[in-house]
Amino acid sequence: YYRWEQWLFKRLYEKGLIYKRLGTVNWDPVDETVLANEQVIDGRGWRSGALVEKREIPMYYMKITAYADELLASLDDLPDWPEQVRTMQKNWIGRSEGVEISFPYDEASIGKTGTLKVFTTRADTLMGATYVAVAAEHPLAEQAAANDPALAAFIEECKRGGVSEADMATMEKMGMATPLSVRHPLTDELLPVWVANYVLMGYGEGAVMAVPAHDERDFAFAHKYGLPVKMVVGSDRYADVAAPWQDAYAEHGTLVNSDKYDGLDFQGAVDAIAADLEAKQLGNKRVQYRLRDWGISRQRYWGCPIPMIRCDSCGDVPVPDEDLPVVLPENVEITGRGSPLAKMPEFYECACPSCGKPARRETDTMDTFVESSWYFLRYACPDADAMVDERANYWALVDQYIGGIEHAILHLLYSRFFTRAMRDCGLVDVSEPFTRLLTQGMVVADTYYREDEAGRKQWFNPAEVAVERDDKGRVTSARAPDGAAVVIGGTEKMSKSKNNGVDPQALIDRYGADTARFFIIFAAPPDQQLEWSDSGVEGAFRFLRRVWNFGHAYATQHRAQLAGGAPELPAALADVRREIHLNLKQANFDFARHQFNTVASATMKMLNALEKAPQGDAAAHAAVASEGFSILLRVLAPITPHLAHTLWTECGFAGKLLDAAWPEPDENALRQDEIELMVQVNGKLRGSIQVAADADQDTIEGIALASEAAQKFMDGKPPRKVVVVKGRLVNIVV
RNA sequence: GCCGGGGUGGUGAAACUGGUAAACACAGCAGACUUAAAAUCUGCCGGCGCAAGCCUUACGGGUUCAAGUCCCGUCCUCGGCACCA
Repeated sequence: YYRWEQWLFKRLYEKGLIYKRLGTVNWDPVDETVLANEQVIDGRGWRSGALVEKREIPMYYMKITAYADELLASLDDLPDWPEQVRTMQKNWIGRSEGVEISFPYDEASIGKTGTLKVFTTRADTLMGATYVAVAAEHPLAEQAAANDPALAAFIEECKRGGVSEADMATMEKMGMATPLSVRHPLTDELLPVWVANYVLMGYGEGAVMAVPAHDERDFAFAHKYGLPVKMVVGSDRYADVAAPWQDAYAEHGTLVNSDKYDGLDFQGAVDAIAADLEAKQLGNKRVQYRLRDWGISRQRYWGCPIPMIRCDSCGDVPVPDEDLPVVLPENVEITGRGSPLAKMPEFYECACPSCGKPARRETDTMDTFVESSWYFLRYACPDADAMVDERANYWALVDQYIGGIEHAILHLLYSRFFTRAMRDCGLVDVSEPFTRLLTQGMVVADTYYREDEAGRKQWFNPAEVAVERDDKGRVTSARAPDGAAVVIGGTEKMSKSKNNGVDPQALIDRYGADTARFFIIFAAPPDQQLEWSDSGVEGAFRFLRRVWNFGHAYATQHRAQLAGGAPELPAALADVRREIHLNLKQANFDFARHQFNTVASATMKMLNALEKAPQGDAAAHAAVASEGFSILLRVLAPITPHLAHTLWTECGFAGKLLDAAWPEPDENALRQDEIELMVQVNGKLRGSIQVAADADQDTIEGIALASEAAQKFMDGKPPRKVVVVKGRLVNIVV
C-alpha cells in the first residue's frame, strides 16, 4: 500500500502538486521533538512541561488550494451529504474576494526599497489604515530587531506557545512598535510598522493592514497601544468622530473622510480603490481562500516514508520508481526524543540518484491522513499491480459512506482532494469519493465508579450495577455486586477505560441479532448519539415476541377464517385498517428521510392496532389481520429480517418476503367521513368538534362558534376573527 | 475566539410546511391472573391545584390569530479549528 502511496507522491511532485517550503511547528526544547497540537497544553509540552516554541522547518506540502474552487463548487453535486457537513467544508475553504495591496517602502522609511504585501477583504477602508502589523518571523521584523534588543526579546516571546488556530485566537493580542514605516499606497503618508503576535507568517502574506475604526481586532490593538483611529465608513453610531468609541464599526457603509472616495458604497469604494492601486501597480483584485496547503511531513517513525533524497549538488531528488518502496526499517530505537529515522544513518545515508554523490534520504514520514484518503479506491482492487486498476472505476463512487461527524472536514476534504489528484494523474475517472454520507452518532452508556484512598477510580460495568429508584422512577443510588454503593458517573462514550462497554455478541447470544438491530434502530436516529439501555433491549425483545405470537396466532387461527374477497368492514375494523395504512404512510415517509426510529414506532403502533382489533366478525377480522400483518412484516423486514422472513413463510403469504412488493398505503383506507377539529379561543385550546370531512369553511366556522367550548370561553364577546386550518383546528379570536 | 450541531417529562425520544407539546417506548406506581414468583394483561404516569383552571419545550425579548418550530440577544453543551486521526 505505501509503495503506491510513494509512487503517487512522485507523480504529484512532478506535476507541481507537491512542493517543499518552511512550515511552523510546535517545538519542545527539552524533549527536542515536534509536538502535535494536542500535546501542547497551556503553551507547554505535555510530557516535559517545557514552554513550547514555534519553529520553522522545511516540510512537503500538497497543493490542495489548487483545487479550492472545484472542491467548493462540487459541494453542490453532493445532495446526499448532510447539509451541515457541506456548510462546514464551504466555510473551511472560505473563498473571499478582496484586494492585494502593496505598501511601498524606501531608503527614508526602512533603509531599502521594496513593498510590503497584505491581503484585505476591506479595501474600502484603506483610507482608514493607521498602521501595518507583521508576523514575528517576517523579514521586516527581523531587520528591525537586529539593532533593538527589546524588540528582539519581544519577537522571541511571540515565538512562544502553540501554533493551533484555537491558541492563536484566544491568546492575548500583543505587539511592539518598530522604528520602520511603510508608505500608504494612495496618500504616501508614513504608517508605522508593528510586530504583532496574532499575525502568522504561514497565513497569507504574514502581514496585515490595520484599520482600527472598522475591525474589532485592530480596534482592540489600537486601543491598547494608543494608535490612531480614523473613521472612514459612516454610521449614525459614530456621528461624533471625537467621541470615545467602545468598539469598531465593522459593517459596510458609505465612505467618509476618504477624499475622492467619499460617498461611495462598499462595492463602489472597493472598485475605485482597486482601480487606482492597479494604475500605480500597487495592488490588484484577487480571490483568497482560507484553505491552506496540506503539510504532510511528520517527524515520526510510523508512517509512509517520503520518497525523496536531499543532495547538496542536485537539490531534492525523487527516489527512482524501481527503488520503491522506501521501506520503513524495523530495528528502530524509540527514545521519545526527536525523529527515530533521523538517528539511523543506515536508513538515511544513500547515493544521489542523479549524480551518485553521497546524499541524505528524507527522514520525515507522511501524515497518516494520506493513507485514509485513497483506501476506498484501492480496496476495489487489492491485488492490482498498479496503484489502482479499472476496477476502482467500476466500484467508484462509494454508494454509502458512514463515519463520525468529527471527520466532517479534514478526512472528507482530503479524500475529495485526493480523488481529484488521482483523477488528474489518469488513475480514475471520478472526481468525488462518496455519493451518500451518513454521520453517525456515538454509542454512550452509563458509568459507575468507586474511588480508593489514593483517589484512583475503579469503574463498574453497567451490567453488574444495580440501581435504586424513587417512586417516580428517578435513579437515586447504585450498588456494585459486593453490595456497596458506587458513584453514578453520568453517560459517556463507551470505552475500556470507563468500563461501560457492551459486547454485542453477548446480546446476540441472548436475544438474537434481530432484537439488537431493532433496539439500535428504535433508540435514536442514526446521526444522534445512541444511549445504551439494557431494559430498552428487553423492551425490543418483548415487542418482537409479541409480533411472533401474533404471527403464530394468525397462522393457526385467523387465517382459517380468511374467506377471500373484500368483506364489508364494521366501523371498528375500518378504524384498525385506517390505523395500519396511516402508520404505513408514516413509515414510508420516515424511511425516505432516513428517520428509522419512527419507522420502528410505526410498526409498534401497527401491532397495537392489530392486537386490539375486535374479533366478533371473524371473516372481516381475518381480512384486516391478514392485510395488516403482511404490511407489518414487510415494513419490519429491513430492520428484523430473520423474524420477518420466517413469519412471512409460516403465515403462508405468497412467495418469499424478499420478492414481495413494498407496501403502499391505500388512500381509501385513510378516508374518513367525520374528522375532529380542535377549537381554540384566542390561541388557547378549549375543546374539539366533529365535522364532516368535506365540510366547507363556513360550516366549520358555524359549528365551532356554536360549540360548548367556544361559547364558554368567548364570554359573550363577538368573534373578531376566525381562523380555520383545514383538517386541524379553528381559532376564534375575540 | 471562529465554524457546525444540540438543549423538550424520571429516561430514550416524537411533533413533516408555524396549527392538539410529550406519539412510540423504557423506568415507575396501582391492579388482574398466580399458593407464590416469573411471564403476560389492564389502568395511571410533565408541574401546581380539591376543583374550575393555570403553568410548561435552557434563559430573556420579539413577530404572529397561533411559536418546540421563525427573528434578535444570552447561557450551557458536543464536534472541528489544519501535527489526535
